[in-house]
Amino acid sequence: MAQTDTVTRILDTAEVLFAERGFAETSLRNITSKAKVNLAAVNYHFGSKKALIQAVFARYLDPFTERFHTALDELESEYVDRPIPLEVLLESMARTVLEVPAERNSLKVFMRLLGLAYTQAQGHLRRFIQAHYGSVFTRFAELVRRATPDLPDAERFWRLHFMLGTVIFTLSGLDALRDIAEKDYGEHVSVRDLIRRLRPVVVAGMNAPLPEPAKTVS
Amino acid sequence: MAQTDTVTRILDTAEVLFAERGFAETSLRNITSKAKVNLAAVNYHFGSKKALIQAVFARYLDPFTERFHTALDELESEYVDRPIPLEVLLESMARTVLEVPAERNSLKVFMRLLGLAYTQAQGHLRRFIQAHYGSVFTRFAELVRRATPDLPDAERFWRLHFMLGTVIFTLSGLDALRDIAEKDYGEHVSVRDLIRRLRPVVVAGMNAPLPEPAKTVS
DNA sequence: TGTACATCAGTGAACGCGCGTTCACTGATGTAC
DNA sequence: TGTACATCAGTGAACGCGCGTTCACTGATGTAC
Repeated sequence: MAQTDTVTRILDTAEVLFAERGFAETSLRNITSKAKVNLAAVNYHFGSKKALIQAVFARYLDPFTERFHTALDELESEYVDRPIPLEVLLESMARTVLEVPAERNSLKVFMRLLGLAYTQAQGHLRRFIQAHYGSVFTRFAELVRRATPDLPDAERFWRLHFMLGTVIFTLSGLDALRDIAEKDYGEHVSVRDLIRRLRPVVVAGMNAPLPEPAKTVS
Repeated sequence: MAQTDTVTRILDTAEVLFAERGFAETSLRNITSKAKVNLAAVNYHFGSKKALIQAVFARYLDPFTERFHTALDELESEYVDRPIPLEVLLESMARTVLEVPAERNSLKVFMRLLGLAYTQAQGHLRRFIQAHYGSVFTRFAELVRRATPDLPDAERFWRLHFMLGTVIFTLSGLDALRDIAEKDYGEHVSVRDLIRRLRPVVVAGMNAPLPEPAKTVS
């Protein structure tokens, strides 16, 4: 057991266990015993369970935001004075998402975590993510705005979240869905394959005709 | 405190608290103290916390499946020997979803629960739902199959789940999203309003062009 | 080169606490004869 | 009509358990003089 090895082992194990069972259902004892590390080491290195959860996110999100900013920089210098097409923006995001955790098989793990962050009580987590990584989302949303000039702002807001829901739900429930799909259609699906299937659906969803206006003011 | 009143109070309170904080984060003490009911009453009436969780779902899903079967019966007798259009199927489902909890404001609560059921460890819950309510989903999926004959089976399977993700994610994260939307666009959105916005997006997503075939076999 | 001290990763055991569950019990209502 | 018993909703207190956190401690390594 080398020096900072302990920190990495804790993060690796926590990441997997959190994704499998949620935050509340995963105890520090679960993590430390599976990581073959002393129970007190979590509080020694991270301070608290809450801080450990945030560290798990930071380890994924820090490189992601950095790369995504770079990718958007490149696109903006390529498309000077004209809007970047929606397909290109989505493609760039998908590529970044896929690149980051290439070394580990942690994309599904991370998506599950992201879903939990939205869904579960853990208000501190949503605030943490918003505070640290909100700016890259804002930048992306602004580029989407230019790519879809005919969409009313509120409509675009909702559609972006509809699509976020599709992606997070699908990738975070991946194992269960994959099992069913494989059993019923004898087809093995990879994450890349899923993203290939997602693309036309997301584009069509964003470009869908506007809803009929509300009948009455509620 | 009348006789079976206790059972109802427990269910009402548990439903709200589970949706707010998740299953593991909600203790029986939380529920019983808020419901002004004795702690032991949960185990007396339901047997265990697990059984209470399932009872919360059953109270919503039982009337839902009954009404949805009836609605599908009516559609099938109207569209004899020809497929029911996708829009009509979705419309029927949306109407049923909206009708069932009309007395309470529990649609968002229930969607949150459904999202948790998919996301959270609680394997027993997914199995319970599948076992008790899988048949109505199967029936619906078969009707969707007839409505979209050009879609390969696997593609339809994935798209249905993409759309399920959109709906569950949006309606279960409703409060947070609604806050942002209201702040940014000064617009109050009701659930009916959201469903109005969802409809064209879902239809367009289901009818999106097929994805380009995979480059290589992975 | 040698000694004293500081720093730091890691440890083992214990802390108090809130958890789900159990159990013996109460008191009201229904049923049998 | 009256008595004995059964049933049932609900109660209060305690059970053992696993939790996150704390704390005094160890032993290795680095630093000052």
